[in-house]
Amino acid sequence: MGRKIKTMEEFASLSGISRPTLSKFFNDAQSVKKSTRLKIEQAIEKHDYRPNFYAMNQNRRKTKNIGLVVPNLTDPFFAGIARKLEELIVLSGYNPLLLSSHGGPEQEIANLDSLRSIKPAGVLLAPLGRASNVKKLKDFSSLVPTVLFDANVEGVGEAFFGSDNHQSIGLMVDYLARTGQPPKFFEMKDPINPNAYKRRAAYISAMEKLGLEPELLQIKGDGWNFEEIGFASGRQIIQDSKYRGATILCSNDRLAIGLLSAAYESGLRVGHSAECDLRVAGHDDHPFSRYTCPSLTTIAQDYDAIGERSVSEMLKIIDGANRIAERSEELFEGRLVMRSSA
Amino acid sequence: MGRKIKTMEEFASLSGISRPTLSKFFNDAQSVKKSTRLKIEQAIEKHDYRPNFYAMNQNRRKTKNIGLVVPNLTDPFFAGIARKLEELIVLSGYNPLLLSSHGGPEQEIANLDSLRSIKPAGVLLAPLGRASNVKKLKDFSSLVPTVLFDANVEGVGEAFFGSDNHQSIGLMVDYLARTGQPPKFFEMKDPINPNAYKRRAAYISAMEKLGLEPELLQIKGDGWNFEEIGFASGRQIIQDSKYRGATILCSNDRLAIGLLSAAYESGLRVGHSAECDLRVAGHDDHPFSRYTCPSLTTIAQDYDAIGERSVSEMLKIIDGANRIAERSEELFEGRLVMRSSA
DNA sequence: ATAATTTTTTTACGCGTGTAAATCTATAGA
DNA sequence: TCTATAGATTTACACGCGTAAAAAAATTAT
Repeated sequence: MGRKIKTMEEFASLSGISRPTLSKFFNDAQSVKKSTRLKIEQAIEKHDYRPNFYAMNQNRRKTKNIGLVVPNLTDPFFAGIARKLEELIVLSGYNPLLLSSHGGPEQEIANLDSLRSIKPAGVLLAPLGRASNVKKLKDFSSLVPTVLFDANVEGVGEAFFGSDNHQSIGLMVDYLARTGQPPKFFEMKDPINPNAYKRRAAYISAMEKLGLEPELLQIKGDGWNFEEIGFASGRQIIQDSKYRGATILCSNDRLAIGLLSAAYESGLRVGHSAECDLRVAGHDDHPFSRYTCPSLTTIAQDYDAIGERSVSEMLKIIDGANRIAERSEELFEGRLVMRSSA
Repeated sequence: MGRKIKTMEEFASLSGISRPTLSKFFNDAQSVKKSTRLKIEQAIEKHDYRPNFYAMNQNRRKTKNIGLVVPNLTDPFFAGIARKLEELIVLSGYNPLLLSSHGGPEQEIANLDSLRSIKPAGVLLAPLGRASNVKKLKDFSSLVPTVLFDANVEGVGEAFFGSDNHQSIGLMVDYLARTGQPPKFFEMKDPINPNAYKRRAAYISAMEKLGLEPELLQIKGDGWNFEEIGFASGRQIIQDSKYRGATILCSNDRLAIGLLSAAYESGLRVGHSAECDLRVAGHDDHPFSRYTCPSLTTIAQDYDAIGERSVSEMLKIIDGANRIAERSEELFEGRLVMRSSA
């Protein structure tokens, strides 16, 4: 093959297709007739041509870029979700742009800011929650089609998809109460994540429904280093002999991972068998929870469903001009994963 | 404030600065006189103007984008490095673009491909290693300034920065041999990562230097689910009574995490005290290794140094036109992190 | 104050594509 | 075979900024 093709004009004459038709094709391959599409695809293959990304997006009404913002990529849980979403976005013919807020509200806003200059067709956002700058999130979502997932922030975005904490925590409380001591709830006193508040409320209501007395173990700690927080506070709590034989339900797996580590160091046996000193359960089915000691009983969120729904809703918003439609919300059920710890 | 400013032309007349000067400023703020810079910055603040990203990059000689490709973002180890690098890139006034290869060579090439259309000033690449399509990596790095980190691939890129596996494994072997049974080496038979091969060689040479017989426990397994591979194979190995009292050095922490989990399930006591059945050590100081049961003795790579060196070399290459210079390589020493497992 | 130098302004063109409108052509249904 | 129509082509302009060259202005050195 000779030299590289630089412009669509060149490619047009070499492929025998007019430039406006090519332009149409690159915007949406399905918008041209099948025979034309095949000819173009052959020519692309043959000449290895790609339109100039910058020139292409400069005057497009809508780019093919979709922003994807997660609170913290260092958390393998979010890394996994991000991967799933990226995949779905690519399959839909869009170009994902992954950004992490690194646990900080300034970074979250900075991410949205830098996305704005990319003029994305839409943004999938898992907000930090309590720490978020809600006003700026609102401003942003009024300019760019935004779908929230994982954590809800009232009034932000055109849709929210997440887990039904009420159902999942209810399920777990029920399971734990049936199989041994009813659980105490291990959580941070001032959680960052809105789900944490919902889980607390869900725990209390689930316990009351069973006629049991809820008990909250509220630990202090700031930031995102949940394992460390769970470890440090867990060590203190565990040493109190009144928790011998207790069942502890952690607000999320990362706290549980820290707690399990503390229990191990203290020589406590964790598990569901009779001779154990403690039962521990978590929530989220963190990728490592299979390998904790003992393996962690937890709740798996239905992230396939959440991801697919988020992306499909995003596409619907992008396609249709129906930005007046009501804000849609849907919660998906969690699944009990019984392992050794409880 | 009135309506939004859309073009640099408008902004020029409102700010009293000519458009070419503004253009120069947005390319490099330091290239205009200080008094002008201040005036422009005030006007930006006042009018909230930002140049159009696409129009801006279309004709620039060099964009301010730097690609950042890691093998697998789901691995918190790489997520941490990526975060560090992103930070350094932003501090240098560049715009990082994070992509994960998800463990697959096709995705790795796809990532470089999509980066090419962004015309990045340079790319920081942690290659997959053995699985990589070396020819395509070479092709890419001849078109775009490329710096490799973490894993080396001969002849690709203009520099490589990573860890000195020889030093770090030597250090660990030495430590283990001094404090108990000399280690056996637990690794995958056909590792994906080039570092794994270097660690194997380093282990053998370190043992021989001490006059000890190296012993390789080569387990089979494909893909990136190292914890599972370490767990499954670890369980089999551990049951063999000839490993009672042994010391096992794992090629990386994720294998060790799986192995520790298997040991726990088998009821083996892992640790450095006399009554333990097994000592286990890892390599990489994985974020989770602090919370394994017991906490994992390992090697911390100097990723601050590797990151800083990689970025500064990248900038040097971008600035200087000295693309003829020799391929530079530098290895950084690892640090022994003594915890409970060995 | 004058000359030398740096910085800014003026002017003008180019980049590679999107898109609109009018015209032409291929396809399908009767 | 004719016609209605979807789809392709021709033509032409727009987008917002990069950049080059020459002239003007501001700063620094002498």
